[in-house]
Amino acid sequence: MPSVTATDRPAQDRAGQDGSLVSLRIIEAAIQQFACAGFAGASTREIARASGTAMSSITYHFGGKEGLYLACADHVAEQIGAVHAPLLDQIRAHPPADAESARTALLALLENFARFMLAPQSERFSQFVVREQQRPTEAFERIYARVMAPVLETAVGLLALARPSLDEQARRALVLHCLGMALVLRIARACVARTMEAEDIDPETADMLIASVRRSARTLLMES
Amino acid sequence: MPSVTATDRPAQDRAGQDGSLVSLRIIEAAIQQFACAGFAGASTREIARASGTAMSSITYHFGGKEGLYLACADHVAEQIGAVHAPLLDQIRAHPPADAESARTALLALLENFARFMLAPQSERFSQFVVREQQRPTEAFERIYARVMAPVLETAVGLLALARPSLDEQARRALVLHCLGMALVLRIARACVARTMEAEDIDPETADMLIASVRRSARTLLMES
DNA sequence: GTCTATACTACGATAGAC
DNA sequence: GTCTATCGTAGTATAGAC
Repeated sequence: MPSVTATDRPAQDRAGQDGSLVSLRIIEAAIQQFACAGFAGASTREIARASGTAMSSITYHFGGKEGLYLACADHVAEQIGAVHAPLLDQIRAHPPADAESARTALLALLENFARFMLAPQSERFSQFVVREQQRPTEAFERIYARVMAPVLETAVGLLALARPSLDEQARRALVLHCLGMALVLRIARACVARTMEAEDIDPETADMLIASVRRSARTLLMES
Repeated sequence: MPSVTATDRPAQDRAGQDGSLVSLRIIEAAIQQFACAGFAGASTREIARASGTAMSSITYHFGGKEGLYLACADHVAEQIGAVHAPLLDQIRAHPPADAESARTALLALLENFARFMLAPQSERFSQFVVREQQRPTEAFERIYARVMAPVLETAVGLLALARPSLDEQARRALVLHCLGMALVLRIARACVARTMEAEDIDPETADMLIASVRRSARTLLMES
């Protein structure tokens, strides 16, 4: 616990360096709780206990429950953003010039997203976002701007190359359908597991589902 | 301690006839609250106030907050079930015999579902189910058995006719993808509205999205 | 910066009048 | 059956010691 630093902006800038920093431990415990129980259902007492600190640390670092929630949103946006950033950067660095390479880039983006939807470690991030989408607050704006907008707009742009005959609205709708095919794997996970006749989704089933999403998406991305 | 007799459904048989019956008014207010704020976030005080009765009526009719929640799940299942029942009955009464009519039936089922996802009056039902799927409880079992299983299994059966070359697992995955295309319209509504560049989804945009789902699904349901 | 202790509010449950 | 009144608990926020 370093104590010689200035008191303005308490340790905010060091959050990325030290995994055991209190404010980061609080955020990680909080995301877990918010994802499980929602904003109202999560309790700051429980979050403090789970992160091994006092409840008043939350007030100190984040100003209160609301501030903690927004900090969680930023953290979630950063984490999810990091998953997609390499691919997005690569696409921006080498923009596809023909329909087939645009399709390839789009499918890579989608597969990346689908794999994230099925990854167990992404469960709490996904649940956090899903809850936020049901009743969007300021937190949604942050996540949308940081993660969703870049992915969606990149995808729409790629689709303009892959399926030039579609008009803009139809392209945007098609991007949403493709994302929906991946999204359902997380949102309706309980349904997916039952439909696939598995107790929970094992790695083989996950691979099969991802391959299936890819196949279906590829079909939709071809000019008919 | 409350006796278990509180659960033997007083006046339940009149629920369908009298819209102003207290227990029904409570359930409708409760679904609204549970959908908005989740189980933990909803307060029985607020539900009682919104339904114009005393808090203790909830104890009397449902045994407590938990019992009220389960009653809401049953009500939601009944309402959503009613939306799909006519189509399911029709399909069962006249089972399609060839691939093309199976496709037609499947598309009708999907369009019905997509339209429900976009209907404003279904918002609270959808939100209730979405929340429940994130962390399934007994309530999910009831909704799944009453609504989801019949729709999903009917769809899988139809797809066996529409795309006989696929194996069972691939067919089940494909059904989930198609539902995902419709589901995303509700789950990620905030994203959908932004992507379609609308403040909220107006009727014209909704029709366009539904037509697009139908078109994409039709493509996926054709033998390649 | 982190802790303990406490103030204050809102919750769900319940008892008892009618 | 529905109401009012009240109990005990758990919530957030805050003050102040160290």
